[in-house]
Amino acid sequence: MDRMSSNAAPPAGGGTYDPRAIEPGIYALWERGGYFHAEPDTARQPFTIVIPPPNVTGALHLGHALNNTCQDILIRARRMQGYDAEWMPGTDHAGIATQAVVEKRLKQEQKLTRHELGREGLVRKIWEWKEEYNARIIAQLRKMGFSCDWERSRFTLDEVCARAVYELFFRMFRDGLIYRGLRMVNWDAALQTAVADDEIVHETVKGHLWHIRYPIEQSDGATEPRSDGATERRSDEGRAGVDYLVVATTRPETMLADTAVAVHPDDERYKHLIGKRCILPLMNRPIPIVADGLLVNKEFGTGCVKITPGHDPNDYACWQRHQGHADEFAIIDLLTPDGKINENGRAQGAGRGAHEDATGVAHGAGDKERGVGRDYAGMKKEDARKQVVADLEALGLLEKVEDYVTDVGHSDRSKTPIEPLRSEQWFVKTGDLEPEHAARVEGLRGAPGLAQLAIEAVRGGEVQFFPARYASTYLDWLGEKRDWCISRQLWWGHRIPVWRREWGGWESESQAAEALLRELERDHRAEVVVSRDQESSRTSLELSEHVGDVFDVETLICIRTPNSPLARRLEAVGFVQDPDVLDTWFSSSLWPLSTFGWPHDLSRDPTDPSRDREGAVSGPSAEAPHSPSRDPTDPSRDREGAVSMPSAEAPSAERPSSNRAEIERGAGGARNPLPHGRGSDPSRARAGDNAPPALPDGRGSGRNGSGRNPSGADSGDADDAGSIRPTPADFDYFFPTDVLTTARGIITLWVARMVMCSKYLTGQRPFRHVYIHPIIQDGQGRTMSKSLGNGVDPLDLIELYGTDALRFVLAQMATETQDIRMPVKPVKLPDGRTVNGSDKFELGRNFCNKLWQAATGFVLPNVRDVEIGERRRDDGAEGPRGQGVEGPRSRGTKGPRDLFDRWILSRLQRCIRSVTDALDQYQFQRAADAIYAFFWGDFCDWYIEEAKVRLTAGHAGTEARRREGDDGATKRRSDGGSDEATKPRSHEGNGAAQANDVKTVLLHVLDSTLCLMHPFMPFITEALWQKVGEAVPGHAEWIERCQSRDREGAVSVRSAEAPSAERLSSDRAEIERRAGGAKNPLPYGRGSDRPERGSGANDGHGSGTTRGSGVGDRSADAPLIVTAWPRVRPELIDEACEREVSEVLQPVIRALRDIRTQVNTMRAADKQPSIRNLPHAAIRAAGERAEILRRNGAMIRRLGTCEQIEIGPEVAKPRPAASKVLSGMEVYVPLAGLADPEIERRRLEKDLGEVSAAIQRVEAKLADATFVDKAPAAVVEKERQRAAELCAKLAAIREHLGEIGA
RNA sequence: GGGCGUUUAGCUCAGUUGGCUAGAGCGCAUCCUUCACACGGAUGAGGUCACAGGUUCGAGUCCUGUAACGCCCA
Repeated sequence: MDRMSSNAAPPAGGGTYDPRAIEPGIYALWERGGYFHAEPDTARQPFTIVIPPPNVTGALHLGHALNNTCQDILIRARRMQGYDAEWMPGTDHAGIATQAVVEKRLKQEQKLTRHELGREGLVRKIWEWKEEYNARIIAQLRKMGFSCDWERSRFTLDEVCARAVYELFFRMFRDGLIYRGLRMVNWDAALQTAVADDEIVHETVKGHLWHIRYPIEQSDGATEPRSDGATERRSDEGRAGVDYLVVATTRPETMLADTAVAVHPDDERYKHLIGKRCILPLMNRPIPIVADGLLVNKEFGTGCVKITPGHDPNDYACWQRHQGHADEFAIIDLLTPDGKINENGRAQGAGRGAHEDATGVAHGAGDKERGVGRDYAGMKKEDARKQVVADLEALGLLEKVEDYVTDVGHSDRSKTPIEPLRSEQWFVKTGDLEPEHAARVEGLRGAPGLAQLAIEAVRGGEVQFFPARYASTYLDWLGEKRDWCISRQLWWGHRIPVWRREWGGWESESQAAEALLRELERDHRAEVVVSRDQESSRTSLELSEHVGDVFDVETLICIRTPNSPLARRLEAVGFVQDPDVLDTWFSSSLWPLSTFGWPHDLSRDPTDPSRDREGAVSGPSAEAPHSPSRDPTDPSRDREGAVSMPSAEAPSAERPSSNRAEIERGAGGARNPLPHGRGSDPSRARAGDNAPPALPDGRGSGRNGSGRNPSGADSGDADDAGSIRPTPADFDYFFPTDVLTTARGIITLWVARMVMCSKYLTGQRPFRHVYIHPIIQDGQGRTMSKSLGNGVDPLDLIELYGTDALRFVLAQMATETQDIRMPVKPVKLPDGRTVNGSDKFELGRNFCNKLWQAATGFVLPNVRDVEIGERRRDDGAEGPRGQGVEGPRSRGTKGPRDLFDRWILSRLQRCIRSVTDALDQYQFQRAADAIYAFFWGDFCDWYIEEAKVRLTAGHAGTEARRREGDDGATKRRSDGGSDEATKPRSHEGNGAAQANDVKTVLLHVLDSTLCLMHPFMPFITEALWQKVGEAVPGHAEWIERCQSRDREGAVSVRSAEAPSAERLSSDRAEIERRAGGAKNPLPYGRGSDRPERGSGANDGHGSGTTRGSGVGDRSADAPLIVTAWPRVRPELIDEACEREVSEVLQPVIRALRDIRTQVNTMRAADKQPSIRNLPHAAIRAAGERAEILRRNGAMIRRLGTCEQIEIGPEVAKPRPAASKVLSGMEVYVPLAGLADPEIERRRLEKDLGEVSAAIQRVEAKLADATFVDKAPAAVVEKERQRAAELCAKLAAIREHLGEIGA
């Protein structure tokens, strides 16, 4: 395999960087160290992120890669900054999506429908699917290097999450926030379930607009078509608006359920008809003509609208508006759940043969053929449409048919058209409640309703959006306060924990049921809520006041822990559990809570009357009471073994998956991808497998019960197998979380609901910040999708470019805009497959290679012999891996180091600040760009090149320091060999010391940048960190010593008070404050303020284990992942030094390079070979500039590729010469013997033009009195200086131009 | 229909409270296998910042309007 061949580390300095050679080993290293895992540590502040759980529907796409890259960057940076960083991973059961794919597969492979297979069979199949895909997804996440705390991984359907879901439902039900009612829903007839708005995709469909005549009922009660002989009298004889109305529809079959026709109240054409009736053709039903200014647009079509309140949301709203006003205005349901016409599609009289129907119309066979009185019941919708149209046409009522393009909602899952229909659903009331009601719901904490509660959390700044504008998306949507439909007619999900029973007759069972109800009321008020629910928006709170008074209606019982034995007792007396499951968002709204184990302790619910009864409900029962299959041989129980057993022996850290095929199989740890099987810490393991059976009284075996619900979907917990169970301490410590990262598409669906539920249940926000990342589109701005084939698989990208390259580029694309485009192009993989790639990622690959080459090819070979030696802290001197940068034999005091040392350290401080600040503000691109520019632009292109000069000089002698005299001119060969080059400098050994300075700085800057880069590019940086450790032995002790001394300098301790709203920013200030002192910079290595794990009494998990020891392992270098984040040392920022480089040295060097290129271009034109070095240059400069240039003559010669330079205010100008006039400096290179000087004229003339234009602009500005008057003095002064500089430049150019001509 | 966003070099994008002589990567052109790196180095060309008004001494940046595109909601 290719992996084997690339396994050997590439030789230092040779070959390109090969990510596949290092990535697996690095991930294994992290996992062995347990660095991803966090435990509550009261000495430190937590930093918590919960992953937006990916669906178990399929594979991860690029959006996941981006989203999770952002999260990993944040969590790794915070971890390095000393926070107790917890990234909670997990997956979502994604009710309808998952059920749909499994059903589809079932149909394809076994030709079975779910009904044929049955509920349990299907659920079992979905669990199988889930196991496979869950493992696959987690393997993908690991492949991308994400540092999730896999030990805490959760699944929205697992036992821990289920507990939270039932608790939420119970409290909402109890508080009157949940009701049941008939509502218009989006019906997916193929899947036979309601689907949410977001599960609908609108597709443009070419259809027709049918114009249909509805005869107006005449005052005598007769109507045109149905009166005797009317069928002979063609309708076109009538007059629109008098004899009939014309309505237009795209769905003619819905007319069967029309119950009104609406016109605009101000429409003169129809005003007189309002209140009259027309006769619905085919059904022969009189329906009212109503006025509706909202629904009807006078200008559109005929101005008449047919109203089908049962099957159109707008019509339904119209119907609602007319409730109580138009008694005849009814509502009719026409469709069966599977999309057929129901019995309401039977015309009055249909099926009675050739007899008179109720309207007195005779029906012969001929009439039937023409559709009068036809029975449409049982027809599929499509067939009914054809038939209706045919029948109307036969009656002459079809005025015309137009082609019409319209948007039709399709179910995203089944791809079939959505049918709006009414059905009984469960809703959460989010709007404002009656004040008395709201006052009784303590969870609302004074807010009038759930939506308002969530609105206030954002308005008040408790929850903050980044970018801030997304707050309005959130607020606007919540402001509508629409009720939330939470029921789904599915089998995969949390089943609604309500049992219901209708009362009737006097069966003996009823008496038993009644007795049971009275008992519940008396003894189990904490566990059940009894309600007589009606089709209304009235809720349990209003209805459950006097339980048991009357049993003449349906009774609903909500059970707090639905798998308790109570359920079985209810079933025994005729109660039946609601067949529906809860909306997936209902469970994911709890994700930040449920993953940390809320509710650990039901007695915490301050509104809970049962506080003293917690024993009864504190743990999920081991029972599986309500399902018909209590058989211990139930195959679903086998899952437990199948799933959990492999986990014990499969810490995948040992077998990191690098192989794509393995991942596709969902490998990376056999069936269970979690790194730490339960075997790793028995005290944390779920004592599931061999738990004692449930006690007869159903109390189960406590929290470790093997509570597998045989019906699976309701509260399955297969995922618990590898996961530790969260404790109350975990919740208290890690919740609320710090930031939620997600896409804007689910701000309303998910973010809003999380805030709502979290506030309601705990009074706390679920997170402080919400970061909304952009959406990646293809090159044409289209969203990536499978059907378009423009999607990009992150795993392909990893193979093409490497994980770090992928991550870096993704971070670099994460701007504050909404969308980012990524042109996609086909690329061939090594294995021959052609996949979608993108040029964009080459930047990341190149950057990784640059980093690798610079580190292994230059820095490491050169620093191997760096002398760490003895250092005295009070001297400010520190080891190369410390933040200190003084050389070991610094010149006694803090005297100036070499210019370029100071320069790069100053630039480094700015880089640290930029990256740190950018990450604090979730500006990933800014952070990535800062790193890129610093490392490549400053460090590699300038510092390393300059360092070569001094390192070479250091060995040869000491050309580096004070290398030039102040005689104003240097005439020395750049390469060794001349007598001057070997002549010792001021004193013996200084050269070696200076070389050591360079090495120290090289090492320090590399170290620091590795730290800064690590969150973005974790693999390569960790690998290089290890290599640095090997190359520079002896620093481990050094680190340890620093740690023991710097105890007081470490990151802040978690305060005893409640964490403030801005705990991070204040913490940041604290870090800066301490760093500002800089006497005691934070050492490398994990903060020493960190107590050993398990030593505290706080965690309650038993004593420490070896894993996760992190800092404790000081025998070797700590891995980069737990190395302290660099701190800005403001005293190292040296603006003067930066100016010397950027305004003097770099321009001169660039000028020399430019001239050399020009010379070579001229020579190439003359077919002469190009020259490597310019032989000579004269640089005119005076004063400080000349000083700077003189001090750096060697590097100017080397970087400017010039063999000799002369510096001074009056240096002779060679003739003819190529020239470059800079600010305050002029560079001349003699052209004699090099190239034809004629081309120089053109260059100069062009320069002249540019400078002249610039002067004109500046002088115009300065001539403007208002500018001089009103602009800030500094701005004006700057312009003046510029004008002077430009004028000097112009003069120099003119002078030279004159000389050239001579 | 309402809301949000985008429009800057051939392409993809930066440009933080107005001071810009508008930047980066890729691509392009020329030169260079030179000693960490050709997944490299050096140099260069390339932009009336969508359009029209306005505010201001000064607008890529702020305001208004227009156009095109995208997303969300109805």
